[in-house]
Amino acid sequence: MTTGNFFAIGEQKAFVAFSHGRFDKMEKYTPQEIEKKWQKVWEDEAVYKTERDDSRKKYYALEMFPYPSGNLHMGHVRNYSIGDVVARFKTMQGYNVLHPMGFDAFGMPAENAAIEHGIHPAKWTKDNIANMTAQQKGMGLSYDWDREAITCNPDYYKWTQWLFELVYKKGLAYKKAATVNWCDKCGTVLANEQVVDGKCWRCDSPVVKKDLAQWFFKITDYADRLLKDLSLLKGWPERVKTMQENWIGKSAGLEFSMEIPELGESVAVYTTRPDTAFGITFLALAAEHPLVEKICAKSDKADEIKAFCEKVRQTSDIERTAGDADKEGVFTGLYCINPFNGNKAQIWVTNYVLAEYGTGAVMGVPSGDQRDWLFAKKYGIDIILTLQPKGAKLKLADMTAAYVEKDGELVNSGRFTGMEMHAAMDAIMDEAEAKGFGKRRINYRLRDWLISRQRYWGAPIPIIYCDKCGEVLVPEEELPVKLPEDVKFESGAKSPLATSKEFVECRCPKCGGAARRETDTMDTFICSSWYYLRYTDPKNDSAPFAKGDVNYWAPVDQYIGGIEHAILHLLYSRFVTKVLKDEGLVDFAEPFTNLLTQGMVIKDGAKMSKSKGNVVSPEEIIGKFGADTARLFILFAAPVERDLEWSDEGVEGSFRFLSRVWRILDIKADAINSGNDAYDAATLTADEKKLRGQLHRTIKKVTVDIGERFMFNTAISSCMELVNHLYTFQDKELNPDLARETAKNLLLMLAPFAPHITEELWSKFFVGSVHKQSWPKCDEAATVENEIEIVVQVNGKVRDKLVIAADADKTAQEEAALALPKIKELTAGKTVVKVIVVPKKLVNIAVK
RNA sequence: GCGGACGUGGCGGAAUUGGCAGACGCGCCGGAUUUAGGAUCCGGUGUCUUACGACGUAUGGGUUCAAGCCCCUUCGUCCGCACCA
Repeated sequence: MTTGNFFAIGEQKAFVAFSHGRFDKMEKYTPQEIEKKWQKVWEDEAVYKTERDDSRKKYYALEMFPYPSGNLHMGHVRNYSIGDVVARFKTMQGYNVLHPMGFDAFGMPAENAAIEHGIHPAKWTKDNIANMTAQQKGMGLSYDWDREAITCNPDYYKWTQWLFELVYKKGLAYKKAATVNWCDKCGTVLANEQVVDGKCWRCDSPVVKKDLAQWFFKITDYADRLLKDLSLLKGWPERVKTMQENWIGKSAGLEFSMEIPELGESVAVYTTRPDTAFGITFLALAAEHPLVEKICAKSDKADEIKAFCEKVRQTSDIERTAGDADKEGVFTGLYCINPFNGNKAQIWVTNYVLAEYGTGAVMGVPSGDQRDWLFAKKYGIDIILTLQPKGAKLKLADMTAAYVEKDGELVNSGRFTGMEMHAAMDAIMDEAEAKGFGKRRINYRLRDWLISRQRYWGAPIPIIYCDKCGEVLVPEEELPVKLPEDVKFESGAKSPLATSKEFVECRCPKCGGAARRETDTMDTFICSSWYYLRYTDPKNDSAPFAKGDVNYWAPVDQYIGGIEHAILHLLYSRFVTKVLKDEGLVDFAEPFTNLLTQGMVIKDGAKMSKSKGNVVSPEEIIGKFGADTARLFILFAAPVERDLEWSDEGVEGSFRFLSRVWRILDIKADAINSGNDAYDAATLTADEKKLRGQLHRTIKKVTVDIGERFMFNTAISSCMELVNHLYTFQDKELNPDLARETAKNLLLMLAPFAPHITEELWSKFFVGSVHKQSWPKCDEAATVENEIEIVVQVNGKVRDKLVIAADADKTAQEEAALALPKIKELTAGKTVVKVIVVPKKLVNIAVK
């Protein structure tokens, strides 16, 4: 028998001659041997190699590439199993499918390994990638490995640096001194998106504030488009879109200025409730507001103010954002003027106004804002009522909270008194604009993306500092700026790159004078914000990708990954795609047309983790049962979007099912082999027709379940039902033609789930690779049943059943139901009020 | 506090459009086979009831000939947002 290719027909016959007969003569299902064999064949024969073909319809299936931690975990197995089903199914449906894999290979753990064990990050990463790739290959995934992208390779990060330069040239990258999020444990800064509940997203340790000069990407310039285009993403979960919407946090309001006579200056405030402006009794400043210093120069309370600000600055984000954090402040002794009515308002420095949002100064309206209410009550600040429900009278003395409804009528508001709230809002903004002290303004919660990292294992920022020329981009032809080898891996406020003399010292590209390189590296989220584009043209060394390739393959038709990236990676990728679109480098504005967020794999009700000791290793499971069983179980045990409870018994069940498939095809091997591919189904017995009917109903269901509903669990369960049905023929004659038809279609349907066993069985009976076949078609005629069972209800309760010709009309169905002895008995002596007939389903008789 | 998702046997889950609730799998019980065990094959398995039958999809109500599905109420679980002015 030849290896490295599929069996020829003669050889199949030889196999069958050997295998027919009773159980004890059978060849056992040994996944370990079969899987290795076919993985080698697929690789040798380049079965999953993909090429662009403009005459064919493409489909791009993608799973989020992993960080090379060293080992696959069950979450990866689930992710890749889902993606592989999609890719194989679409291939069988005739699409030209792109299904690539790679590694998000820059990042902290590699560097920590260097610090702790003295292994170079590059070596650590390379070894881990080798190990994980072997595990991925052991799963039998249909990747085109020739397209692999590894972000830490110079031929990849060259283009990450190129992307930085593009963003820079568009004026969307800038360096500025700012108060930034700092994670002590990681020894680096973090973008806002990477701080979760005041803690580092990666290591969970508290984030502190630090003043540093850092590089930013102006993602805020794209805030509105990132928000608006969410509506284009029909194939995204609503949940993810809502999260992005919240994150962007658009609000519309008025920015206006208030004079501070004692300083001869004015202060800008932003509000979404200009309708309440006549109720201003104080001004609340953030402790970090620039005006605070000037106030201190004038105020006799300078010491008290300074002490308060210091205290606020010391407070961590976790404490500051705690829901019940106390509102505190100090009165500065100074006043500002409400431009709407000329009233004086006390200026307070507070702990509840955010410096980063709006203008860092807020008008205090105790009657219309709960926070201001609490603050005013605490410090005895005046309260003026300006809004009340229509037709009702509010009395300040009776109120226990601010009136915050966006509904009602204005009071105590000068010429606006009596106006409906929304009309007043517009009128007040009109007045502010007309008089020139205010302007309508849109505000976003989204901040610019902080992209510098004080770490070694990342793509160096391609910037050179020259004393004469200032900040200069490294010329494109000199990219990549490679990572130096002679560094000291120590965590601290400075990047390890700063310890490499060879790296830091350079010539200015403009004037040729002595200059220094930027020593920060880029956030790894930049590397992963464009990798899906690189797959379309992974070996290109003159551009990140060719336009023809990227526009043929991308955008990604189906993206699959965890919900944890709902904001981070998915927001950054959308931003980068839009920048590239504006630059004319890609033709699409959104990178991922459809998004599937898979659920977690849990055990004993909790996420698998080393500390809980509930980790199940994929390697172990695959070693014991084979990859097909592991894949099948993980797809069968729960719908893809829901969390999946791991069950060792369930895995055995999946193995049992595959063994049953193996066995029944072996039992029927003679029939399958002697059957014809084309035959007249009319000659089948009644039992056989039933089997054939189920076969084609199964094809129909599986096609819909995989292709339209992503219900892989029910697709598999209907295949199980079909196999159960086939077993009713195990000791009975089965028409060879039908046996062949059933085996063929069953293998085709199972091929995306269990690629190895189906390939092995296919090779015993059919020619070529099962993975190169077309997806089966349902013969509608076969699914039609001659007789159907009808449910007969009396007053909505099932009382009997009725078998009737499938083409019986409504009247015949009703008559047959009423003629049933049991129904006659139940309706005797009662009045039939109504008879509802649902054709081919049920008859319901309402009686009194 | 606000927004969203979810709640079905002992367990994972199914029911796609308002039409037999519990498909399929696990577990459990029984039978066949076997020297035995295991494996395998077959059958059973929501609850109560001797049976007839009654009850049953978190809770209480409503719409309907008919509700797991639609409407309202309450409870619970999970997720997101939360001093964003």
